[in-house]
Amino acid sequence: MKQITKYIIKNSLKRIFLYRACLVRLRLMGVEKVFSYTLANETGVTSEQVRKDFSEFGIKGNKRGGYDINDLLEKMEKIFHRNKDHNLVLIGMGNLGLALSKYSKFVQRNMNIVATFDIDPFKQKQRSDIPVYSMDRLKEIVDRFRVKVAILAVPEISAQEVADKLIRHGIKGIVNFAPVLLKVPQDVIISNVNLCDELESVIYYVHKQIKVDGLKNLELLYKDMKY
Amino acid sequence: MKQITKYIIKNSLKRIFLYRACLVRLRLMGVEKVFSYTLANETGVTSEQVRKDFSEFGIKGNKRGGYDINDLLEKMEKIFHRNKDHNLVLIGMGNLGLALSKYSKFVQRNMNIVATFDIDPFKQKQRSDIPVYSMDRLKEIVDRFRVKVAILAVPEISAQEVADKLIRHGIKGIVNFAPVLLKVPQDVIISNVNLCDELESVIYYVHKQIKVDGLKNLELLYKDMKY
DNA sequence: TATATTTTGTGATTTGTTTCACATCAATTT
DNA sequence: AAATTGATGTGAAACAAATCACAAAATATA
Ligand SMILES: NC(=O)c1ccc[n+]([C@@H]2O[C@H](COP(=O)([O-])OP(=O)(O)OC[C@H]3O[C@@H](n4cnc5c(N)ncnc54)[C@H](O)[C@@H]3O)[C@@H](O)[C@H]2O)c1
Ligand SMILES: NC(=O)c1ccc[n+]([C@@H]2O[C@H](COP(=O)([O-])OP(=O)(O)OC[C@H]3O[C@@H](n4cnc5c(N)ncnc54)[C@H](O)[C@@H]3O)[C@@H](O)[C@H]2O)c1
Repeated sequence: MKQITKYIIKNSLKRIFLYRACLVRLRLMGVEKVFSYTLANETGVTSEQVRKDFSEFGIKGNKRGGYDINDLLEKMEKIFHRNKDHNLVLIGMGNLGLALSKYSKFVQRNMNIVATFDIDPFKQKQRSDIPVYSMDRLKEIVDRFRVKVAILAVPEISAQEVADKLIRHGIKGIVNFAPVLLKVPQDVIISNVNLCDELESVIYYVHKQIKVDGLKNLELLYKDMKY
Repeated sequence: MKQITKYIIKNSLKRIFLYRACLVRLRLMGVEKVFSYTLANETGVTSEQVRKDFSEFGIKGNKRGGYDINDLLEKMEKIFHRNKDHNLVLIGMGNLGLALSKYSKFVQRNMNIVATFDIDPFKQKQRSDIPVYSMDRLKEIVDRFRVKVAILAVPEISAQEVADKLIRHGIKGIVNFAPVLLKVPQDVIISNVNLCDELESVIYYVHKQIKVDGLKNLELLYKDMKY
C-alpha cells in the first residue's frame, strides 16, 4: 500500500555525522585519541550526549583512556556501510541536478552517481562527467549497478510519477528535492530536502531573534526548537 | 562571543509548512473549508497533531465548522512574515550557487535574491538574471536592500571566513551548504544543509529497512527515528 | 426548542529524549 | 600495593513531544 512516508533523520544520527566529520579532521591533524568532551566542544553538545549517542550505536571507548580515533572511525564506517561503495542514480538534469552531478564530496564518501537521467533529449547530451540517459534505460542501469538509492531533482509536477517508476525498478530510498510529499510503499525511505522551507524558517527565527546554541540557551529555547 | 550554533527546525514548524503547502493546493482546487483530519490525511499525521500545532501558533478554527482556508493562510502568512518581501544575498556562484540563483520558487514565496557574490572575477560575469558582484560590494548591497539572511554556497575552507564577514555587515541568518559547523555570535541563526549526510542516512535506513510512516509503524519506529 | 451530531481545543497520560549523578574501571601517583 | 585521579557508561530524574480522551461549542435535525 502506498502512503505518505515522513522520514526525518533522528537527531542522534545527525550528531553521529557531526562527530565523524570532527574525527576525520582530528585524524588529519595527527591526533590519535579523543575524549567525549573534546567531541562535545567541537560539535556544540554535552559530553554525556556524546557518550549516550555512542552507546546507542554500540560504540565503546576505554575508561580513562577515551576513544581511539581510528578505531572509532572504523566502527562508524561499518555502521554506515561506508566500507562498501554505494551506487546512486540522479533523475532530472536541470539546474539543480547538474550541480549535484558535479559535487565531488559524494564520491569522497563512497557514493557514486553511476548515471543520470532526463526526459529532455537536449539534456541527454553529456552535461558533466557522468552520462545522461533517457528514462527508458533506467531499469537496465539500476539492475546492472544494483542501485538502491536515487536522487530526485525533477519538477514538482513529475516527482510522484518518477518516484513510482523508480520504486517499480527496485529503488528503496529517495532523496527528494521536489517540494511534494511522495506517496510510496511502506518499505521505501524518503528524505525530503525543501530549501524554501529551510529559508523560510531561518527568516522566521531571525524575526523572533531566537536560537539554540551549544551552551544551552535559556527559556526561549525549548519553546521554539529542539536539538 | 562566537560559538557553535546548532539550529534545527522544530518539527512542529516543519509540519506547519506541510499544512500550508497542502492548503495552497486545496485553495487552488477551489476548496474553501478544511477539517483537521483532511490536513492530517494529506500530510501523514494525526488530526490531533494538526490541532495541537495550530494551537501552538495561536491559530483557531471554529468548532464543527473546521477551518476557513483563506483565513488560515492569511494567519500563516502573518506568522511567517510572508506579507513582506525578504531580500537575500547568495555568496558563491559555483555549481550549487548558480542552480540556487535560478530557482524560481524563492521569488514565488516572496524571497528575492537581490544579488550574488563571488571572489572569482570569472564568475562575476553575469551568470544568471541576478547580478554577480565581487565581495567588496557586499556591505553596500546588504545596507541598501536591508538584507538580513544569506545563502552560503562557498567551499568548506572559506565558509567560516565568509560567514564572519556577512555577520560583520549585519546578516542575522545563514542557510549554510558547506559541510562545516560555523562559529557565530549567539544571535545569529544558522541552518545547515548537508546533502552528503542526507544521502548517507537514507542509505543507512535503507540498509536497515526501517521507516516511519503516517500510520504509526510499530516497534522498529521509535528505536530509530522521530517525526 | 430539544436532541443528536460533528468537530474543535486542551488537560491528562504516555512515550521519547536529554541531563544528572554516580558506580566503575583504568591509568598514574605516592 | 594502596590511594588518587580522570574518564567512561548507564540507571534515575527531569524534561519535552505526541497521543488519548473527552468537554465544549457549533451546527443540523426532529
Ligand atoms: N534549482 C534549485 O536550486 C532548486 C532548489 C531547491 C529545490 N529544487 C527543486 O528541484 C527540482 C528540480 O529543480 P531545477 O531547478 O533543477 O528544475 P529544472 O526545470 O531546471 O530541471 C528539471 C529537470 O527534470 C527533467 N524532467 C522533467 N520531467 C521529467 C521526468 N518525468 N523524468 C525525467 N526527467 C524529467 C527536465 O527535463 C529538467 O531537465 C524541482 O522540483 C525544484 O522545485 C530546485
Ligand atoms: N555542488 C553541489 O551540488 C553541492 C551539494 C551540496 C553541498 N555543496 C557545498 O556547497 C558549497 C559550494 O559547492 P559548489 O559545488 O558550488 O562549489 P564550487 O567550487 O563550484 O563553487 C564555489 C564558489 O565559491 C566561490 N568562492 C570561493 N571562496 C570564496 C570567498 N571567500 N568568497 C566568495 N566566493 C568564494 C568560488 O569562486 C566558486 O565560484 C561547498 O561547500 C559544497 O561542499 C555543494
